[in-house]
Parts: sequence; C-alpha cells; structure tokens
Amino acid sequence: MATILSPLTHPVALTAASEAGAGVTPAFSPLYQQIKVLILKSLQTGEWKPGESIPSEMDLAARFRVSQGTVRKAIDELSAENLVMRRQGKGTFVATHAEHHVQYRFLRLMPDKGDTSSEGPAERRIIDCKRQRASADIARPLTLRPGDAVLQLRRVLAFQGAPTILEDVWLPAGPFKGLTAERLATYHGPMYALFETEFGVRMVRAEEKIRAVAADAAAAELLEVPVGEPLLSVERTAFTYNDLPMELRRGLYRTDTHHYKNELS
Amino acid sequence: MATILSPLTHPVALTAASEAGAGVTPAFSPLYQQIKVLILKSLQTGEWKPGESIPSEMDLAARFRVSQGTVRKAIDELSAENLVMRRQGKGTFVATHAEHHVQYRFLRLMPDKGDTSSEGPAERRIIDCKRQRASADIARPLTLRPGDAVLQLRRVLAFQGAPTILEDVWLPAGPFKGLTAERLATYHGPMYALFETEFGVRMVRAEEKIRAVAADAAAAELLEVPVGEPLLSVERTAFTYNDLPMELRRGLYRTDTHHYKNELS
DNA sequence: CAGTGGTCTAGACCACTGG
DNA sequence: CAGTGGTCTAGACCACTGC
Repeated sequence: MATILSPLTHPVALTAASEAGAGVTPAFSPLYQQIKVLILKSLQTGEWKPGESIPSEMDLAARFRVSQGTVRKAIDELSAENLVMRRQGKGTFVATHAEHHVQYRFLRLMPDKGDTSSEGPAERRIIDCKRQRASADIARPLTLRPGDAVLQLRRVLAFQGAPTILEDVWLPAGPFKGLTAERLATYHGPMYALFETEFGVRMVRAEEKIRAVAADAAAAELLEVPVGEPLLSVERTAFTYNDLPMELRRGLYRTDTHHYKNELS
Repeated sequence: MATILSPLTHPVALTAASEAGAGVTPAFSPLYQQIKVLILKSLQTGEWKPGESIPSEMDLAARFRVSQGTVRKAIDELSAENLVMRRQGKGTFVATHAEHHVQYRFLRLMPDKGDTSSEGPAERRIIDCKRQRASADIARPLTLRPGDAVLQLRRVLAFQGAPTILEDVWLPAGPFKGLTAERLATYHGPMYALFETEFGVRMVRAEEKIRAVAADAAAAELLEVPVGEPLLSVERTAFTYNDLPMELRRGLYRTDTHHYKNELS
C-alpha cells in the first residue's frame, strides 16, 4: 500500500527477553510499546516540535512496518499522558504549554467564585533572578550535586490586584543558560511555554507535595498578609522526557480567596 | 459461536441523532459508548457486585451482539476510570475499596519518610456520630434541601500514636439508614468498604478543595497541636455512579510529619 | 489444558476538517 | 473532495491463570 520508509528504524518483535545475567524478569514488551518508545524518541530529539503535527497514523504504520491499529494504540497512550493531542480530521499534534486553552496546565489553584477565565490573566512580578550554587536541599530533587550552578527565580502572581502566589523556582543552569529576569519580564505567556521555545525543554509531568505553613516575615510582606497567616506550601518537581527533573518550585498560595482543586478516582 | 443471550438488551446503533427540539448537538454516540452505558447500568443495579467478576469479553460480546473488540474498548474505559479491574488470565472484576492493596484509595496523605505501608495501619477513634438536619452549607454539596436528615460523624485518625487527621463526615440519612458509631468502631477496614458491603453504596470518584487554615480550639485539642497551628483543610465530595454525591467530608490534616501528594500531567 | 485477557492484523466504513 | 483520526469487525495468535 504505502511505500516503505526509513528501513532502519523498524522494530524487531522480541517475544523472548534478554537472557543475560540472573534476569528473572520476563520483560516481554508488546509491539505497540516498542513503537511508543520510538515515537517518544522522535519527540525528545525534536524531530517534531511542540505545536507541530506528527506524521499520520498510516505514515507511521508504513515507517515502522506495522499495522495502523498498532500505531494507534501507541499514540493512544501518548495521548492519555498528554504528550500529544489528537484532532479528528486534522491530525496528531505535539502537546505544548503555549496554547491558550491549556495555559497553566499544572496550576491547580482556582478562585472560590467563578472560574479561571472569569478572573482574567495573572499579573506577574519578578522579584529576583540570580545564578548561584545549589544547596543539598535544592540539588537532590534536581539530581544535581550540591554546589552545581542553578538559576533561582522569585516572583509573585496576583489576580485582580491581589497578590496570591509567591514562588521560588530553581532551574539547572546548564539547560537554561542565558535566561534573565528581563527575558522573563518581557515574555507574555506561561513560563513553561518560554522554556519550550527558548530552551527546548518540555515539561511533561510533575509531582507536588502540599503542606500548610505559617507565613514568615518575607512571605507576609510580599503576599500582604499578617505574619503567621496559614498558607498553602506547594513543592513541585517538574520533569521533562525520561523522568528527568528540570525544575524545582516552591510556592506559597493564599487560600482565603482561592483553593487548590484536585480530582480523585 | 456463542449462543445469543438477553435478546432484549442489545443496543441499536444510532448514527442519526434525535432531531427533536432545537437540538444543534449531533449527539453521535459510538457503539462502544452505548455498550459502556449498558455495562455501567449492570454495575449500578448490582447485577455484579464489588469484588466479583463480570462475564468474559466473549460472553458480553455475544450478549450485546457486537464484536469482542467493541466490548473490549468499552471495558478499557471503565478500567481507566477504576470502575473495574482486569487481571490477565483470570477475568474482569468489579472494583472495590475492600482490597488490601487499594485501601485508602482516596487518601493522598503520605508520611514524609518511608511509605504508607511502613507506617502500619491507622488507629481510628470515633468521636461522635449523630443524626441531624442539614444546614445549607452541608445540604448543597450533597444536593439535599436544607433541613433534610443527615448523619454526621467525627473521628480522628492517628499514625503510630500521633493524631494526624480530624475528619467530619456527612452522609445522607436515607441510603445510610442504620449506620451507628458502634458499627463503625467494630468494623476493621476502610469506611468506603463498609459502605459497599452494608449499604450498597460504591464511591467511584471524588473532588477535593484544599486550603491552609489555623487550628481552632477544638481541632487543636484533638490533634494535639497549639491553637493557631497551620493545618491542611481538605473538603471532599465523593460521588457514586451517575455523579451522585453521597458524602461530604471535611478533614484537617497535620502536615508537620506528613504531606499531601499529587501527581500532575 | 481450557478459559481469560492482551496483542496484532487487514480491511471496511464513518465523522470531521480543510481546500 | 482527499486526507485525517475514529469505529467496528473477524480472525489469528500470545501470555497468563488455575485446574
């Protein structure tokens, strides 16, 4: 049907696992999982960039020498993980943080009344942006060594004039070389969108640890609350492909007018 | 192949939508979605009970007069929503809160060190259990009218001797008629498991709103912290089938030794 | 070994998008 | 209208479980 493309990239079905070592793991991997890994690699290497479309299912099926159904199942999983987005009749697109309707994809803070859209865009104020050496505390979640160079950024987000979020962000200095307070201030759009376009770093997944803490003097001033006021502490580690941590973020949220929303199933 | 069962329950493929009214919605529903609804109905009515296996894919395919692949896709979605659980070689089982390895499925509080299992089971202390009339605050999330009868339950959960969670639970009195403090105290296992077995109410999904608050006198005493201590306020609405709210729960969590864990993607 | 869920294929047709 | 993703089928075979 379709002509054969990229003869070197097609997978070999392996029913038998590697038998090296004392491996007790069967390690059977179905074809569609292997295809998924191959597509993932192309996403990682930037063969298809955020926002762009990837080849059609038929094209990929031809390229990998498998049926359309198998490619489909691979893409199903990538779609479920929000790595790609399908649009019927148009194609499959690499997910991005830059689209308007998925902005602040990782932000779970909602206004108590109305929804995010009724609130308008957040006003952002950069407090600080400096290069420094990572303490052990910061280095570990980023899988760096203490003393490695990191960028630290502090900012306040306000909604309708009310300062609501105080965030400290730590980034490994290497991948984010050249990031400045100025660039951040002049950029309109989510921070993760800037990371994509300027540094080629796609945040794919994140983990958050949430606690209740009392506002210290610095936080109290910036968030305009009394010292000791309870605040939501949100510590986020964000990962790019391959579970590689690329950002550590410590946020303090005011929850007198907003709440953190979570869905369980 | 298989003989035809339940001739009355097979769906009619409807490509054309209902055209009544000013309906602008195409309302096209694929076959597998219709099958999913039918399976859902059987789950709801209790044709298959929590923990039991449902008929095999082949049997369901015969019953609904569709191919195995179509049934499979319907079950795929139910499985993704945690309504059923598949086990290769064994069958598909109705999900339950009673299994050991999925206990406390909705509890996101984790110890800072170690994991949930290293901590051992929670010690539970029932403070109070009474029948009363719902205030507007309580009635609305449960879609009751103010003044309707509800059961209120207050309890403390402790981990390794340290009181950590103070919870107030409100339940509609109707479906939970007969629930007593004594029954709760003598039951060993998750509360939601008791709801399943004794009252036939399966919690399927929940929403949580999280805030930071200061401990009041009552909470401070029960959780053994100073008055004013920041606590995590977790307000949960839990739903059974059909998005019917069946429980309102307001928890106060100590987060000095534990944290609320969330995964974003 | 039979029965279950899980994978894979090939082909047909449908719904949606854009030129 | 051609091209895309979405649905559905029928049949083959594989991996896993328990008897």
